Amino acid sequence: MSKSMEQEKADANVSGELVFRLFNEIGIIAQLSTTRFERSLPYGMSRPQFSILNWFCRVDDQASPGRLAQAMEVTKGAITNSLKKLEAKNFITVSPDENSGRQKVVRLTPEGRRARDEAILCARPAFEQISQSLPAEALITLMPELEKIRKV
Amino acid sequence: MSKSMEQEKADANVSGELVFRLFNEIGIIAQLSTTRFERSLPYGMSRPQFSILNWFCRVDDQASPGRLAQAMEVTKGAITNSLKKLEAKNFITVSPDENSGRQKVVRLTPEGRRARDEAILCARPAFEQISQSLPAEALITLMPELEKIRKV
DNA sequence: GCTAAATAGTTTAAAGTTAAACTAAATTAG
DNA sequence: CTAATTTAGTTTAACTTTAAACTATTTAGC
Repeated sequence: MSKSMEQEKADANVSGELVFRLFNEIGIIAQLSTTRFERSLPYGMSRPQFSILNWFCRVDDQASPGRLAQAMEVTKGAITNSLKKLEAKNFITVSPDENSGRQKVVRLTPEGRRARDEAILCARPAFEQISQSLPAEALITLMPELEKIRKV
Repeated sequence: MSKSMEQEKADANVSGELVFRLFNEIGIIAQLSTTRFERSLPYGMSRPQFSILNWFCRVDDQASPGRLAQAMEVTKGAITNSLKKLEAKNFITVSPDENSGRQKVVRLTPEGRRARDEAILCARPAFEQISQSLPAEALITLMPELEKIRKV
């Protein structure tokens, strides 16, 4: 084995270790932030439920369950579950798709939009507390990197 | 309200929104990376189980369940659960603490150490694939930022 | 010393997730 | 046009996590 190949392998090992630590760190942050965030949400809303309402406000005003599953990057089963909860709270409506017998159309209700706005207000203090301890520029540099990681 | 106060509030709003997007991104990455990582692990090991074995190899060769819970930043109940699984696989031993009737001492077994090393080998390809698509320096700058976030 | 409070771990219930099996509808091939 | 395949959603089982209740032990206060 040549020197450069050995070096390459060592680099890969170091890199692999780094990537693991990165994901470990991300996992812990996700766990902690999710539980703290959910505690601040109104109506017993969960993070996934909020994410769905937020998606409707930010991306499109209607979607099929499958499209939501892709957007949230969770399984279809998870979406079925979340949609049931949201429908029970009257935050969304689920109706059959006129153009396709096997698809459904999910839409935000006015209550759903209000609940989302309220959720943002409720969660703001927690987030602001964090953003005070973190330089905004750090966040701005972080985001694109994380998006890149997610896409990989 | 003075101009500067309005500005401050606007900044806070923008920041709050940014922090939310950050955590959302982190949540999705954590979910995706955990499921992919676990699929590559041997012995039906889960990410938390691996993390515990890895902690023993990197930090200390013995610990109480409570110390592990703090280190992993999960509840005591979660640790109780993980330790049972690891003990059933003979990767750790759990014994009463001689100095304290209510604490326990958890130790890595030789099999546990081997399983951890093997897990790293199994997961390496997945991590290397990712680290090839990501510049190593990016990871190195990312890590301290994430640690800071976790501590907040 | 003895009682009260704090601490360590376990257990239970409620949630949420994945993966896989399943139903029903739409496409594609032949 | 019919049969096979693919696609959309739901359901189920297995698992993990948190939060809270509970047991047992240790430490503090008086």
